[in-house]
Amino acid sequence: MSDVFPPNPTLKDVAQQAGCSAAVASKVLNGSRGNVMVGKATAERVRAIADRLGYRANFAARSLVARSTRTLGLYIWPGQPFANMSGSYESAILRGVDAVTQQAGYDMLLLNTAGPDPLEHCLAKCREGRFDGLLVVRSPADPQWFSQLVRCMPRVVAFDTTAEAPGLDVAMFDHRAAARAAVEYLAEKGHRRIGFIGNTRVPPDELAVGDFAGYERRTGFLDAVQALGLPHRREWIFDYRWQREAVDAQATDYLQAEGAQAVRWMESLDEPPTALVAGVYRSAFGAVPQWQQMGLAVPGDRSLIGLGDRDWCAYFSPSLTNVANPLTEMGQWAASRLIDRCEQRADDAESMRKFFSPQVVERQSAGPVPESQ
Amino acid sequence: MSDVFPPNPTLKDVAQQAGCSAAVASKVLNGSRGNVMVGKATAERVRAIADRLGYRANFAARSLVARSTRTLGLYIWPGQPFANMSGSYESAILRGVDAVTQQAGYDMLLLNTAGPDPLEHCLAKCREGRFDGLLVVRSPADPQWFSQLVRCMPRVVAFDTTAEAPGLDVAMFDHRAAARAAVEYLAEKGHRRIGFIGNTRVPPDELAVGDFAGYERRTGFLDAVQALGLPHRREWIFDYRWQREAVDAQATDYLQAEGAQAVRWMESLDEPPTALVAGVYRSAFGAVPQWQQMGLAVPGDRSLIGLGDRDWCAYFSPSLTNVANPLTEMGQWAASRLIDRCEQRADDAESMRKFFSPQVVERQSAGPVPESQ
DNA sequence: TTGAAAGCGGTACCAT
DNA sequence: ATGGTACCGCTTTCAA
Repeated sequence: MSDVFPPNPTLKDVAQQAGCSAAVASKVLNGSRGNVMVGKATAERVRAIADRLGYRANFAARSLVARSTRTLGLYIWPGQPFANMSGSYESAILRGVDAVTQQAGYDMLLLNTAGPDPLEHCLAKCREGRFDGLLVVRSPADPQWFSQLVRCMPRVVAFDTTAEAPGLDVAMFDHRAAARAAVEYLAEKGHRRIGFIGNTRVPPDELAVGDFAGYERRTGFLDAVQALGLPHRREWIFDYRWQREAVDAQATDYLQAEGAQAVRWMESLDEPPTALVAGVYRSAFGAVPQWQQMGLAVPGDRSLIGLGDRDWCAYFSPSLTNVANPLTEMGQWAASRLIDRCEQRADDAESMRKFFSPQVVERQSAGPVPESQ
Repeated sequence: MSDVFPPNPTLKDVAQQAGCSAAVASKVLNGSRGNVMVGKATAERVRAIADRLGYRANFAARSLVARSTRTLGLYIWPGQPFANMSGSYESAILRGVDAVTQQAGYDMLLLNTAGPDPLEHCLAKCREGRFDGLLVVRSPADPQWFSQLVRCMPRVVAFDTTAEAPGLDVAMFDHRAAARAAVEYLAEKGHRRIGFIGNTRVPPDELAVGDFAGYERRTGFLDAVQALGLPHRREWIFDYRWQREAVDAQATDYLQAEGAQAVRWMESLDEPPTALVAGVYRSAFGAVPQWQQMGLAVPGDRSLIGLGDRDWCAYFSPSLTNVANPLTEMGQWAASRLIDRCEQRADDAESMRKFFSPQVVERQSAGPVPESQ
């Protein structure tokens, strides 16, 4: 390889120059735990030499014998639309992960997810022993996979999956609570006719299987409507059933298109809802302009609250009232839980599932119900 | 460690069960290049066993002897405000890096940047031999450091630094071109009185040293104003000199506050500019509302164009016209250049510096000059 | 075509 | 307090 450059010095080099054995140098420089005692003078000498040479323990050699890497793997399953190392969702989680790993002196390895079989690829990487624990973001739906996974990599924390496996911890969104909070917020503002923008990718009856999050959100919505004694009509839930226009489900602006479609549908009803809950906040980017185009003001004539949130929703006009999941906090929890287990502060065998409560971020897209209604 | 779990099988395990030597198994499973020939039957047998056991070569052992890791390091210098693994700037670059590394089958290691001396920490990590090449984002100002760096890690690609060192490649923003493009855009819209929101963190005379990007942008602005024969007044460049109110330079909304301040300053002049170039696009979030609060419409009465861009600037109201740097494209270039060098497709000794042209993203914050002016 | 052995750069144990 | 030695899991060379 780079033989033209002076190679980094090895422990042997340092020991030789310091006139001592490798074991001694190892003790002084790398704090190895063998029962070796070192004299003060020798230690000084070794340290001085090492400093001059710029010695640093080779990582591969050290982790080969230590069987520990002080590194966490991060796997972002590429099977979902938008799944992406640099997406805003991943970024928010990473922010929390990063803060904790930095603090604990861990590094992060971003797993390559290319190739024909990304899930198998991940298992393979786990068997290479490059990291002590794995974070799984954008969990694949297949619970089987997690069972396989924990067999190669016993320390895993995943996000938002129903899968269970020994040694698998999960940070869960509380989708139902988020939807409930949204409905309650609108009801407090006086709205009674409240609709929901669902998911047109999956037929309603397959929702629980194909889109767990979507199912939970819709269920939470229905629960809240019922609990509050609000009126309900099937058509107020925009989903697969009412879809009239085809949209490319893989397109970047899919949710935006869906939002606009939903608004057109609702406004075609004889009693349109005065407020909508957007199952995914991004629908707002389609829904709000569609209303405005129809001469309806937001807020004023219509209100909208979205599930999920990003900082820049504040810049939209009107700024978007959303129910935010504490992504960063979840990232923190996931990382510290993983590190605790790597350092045996937590029992490896027992699995944890923690729910994180969403919170309403009050901005301007949801206002009081219009007088005339 | 995790001795309760069945440890991953080693090459020896496979060889033993297959009834052959490790050398043979290594050849079959890991394609080692030693001059070992293997019979078809043996190969089959080995492969079958390996498959059944879920064998995968231990990474540490392999890279210890191979002296190669197929991994790139990513170092985000934490010395700048906003520098952050999950910031939108870093994300955009990462998007490009990721695409290329995935394609080439490389992994990425995010370097921990904590500790009292992050720069030294990075050098240390480079000496550990954990990655074959290093990407430096948010380059520190100190050119000395890069000289040290290339001595531990001969393959480095950095972003936007004036530093030079053997083996250091740099992806450069063309700040001057960006500022020029901004001025030209406004001039084409008929504006003649054009101002600039500079940087109040650094006194103008120390700008070249303390804030290279800011210096270049201001210089580009001045060049363009002169080249186009536009009028110019010192007060139209808002910077350190005209700052009246103290702002916390470390605060998240620093640039926003600066933008609002700049507008108050400009509008207090007897001949305020009709359009401003925001040295950093984020200033718009302070500048535009300040104008609106003063009863001035944007666009209409005032126009603004920012340097730098993010997707969600489209959601601001009015949507922001900016000059965008091709961050993702730069990330791609950086990664492929680095990988080329790791795989000896590019000469390690020669350094490259590539400039990337910015491009105007036309949206709505910059309009024609008002009639009355 | 194959096996045995040396060595990559460390750590740990056992003598001394 | 220190040096020698075996070994972590893999690759490579050399001898058979």
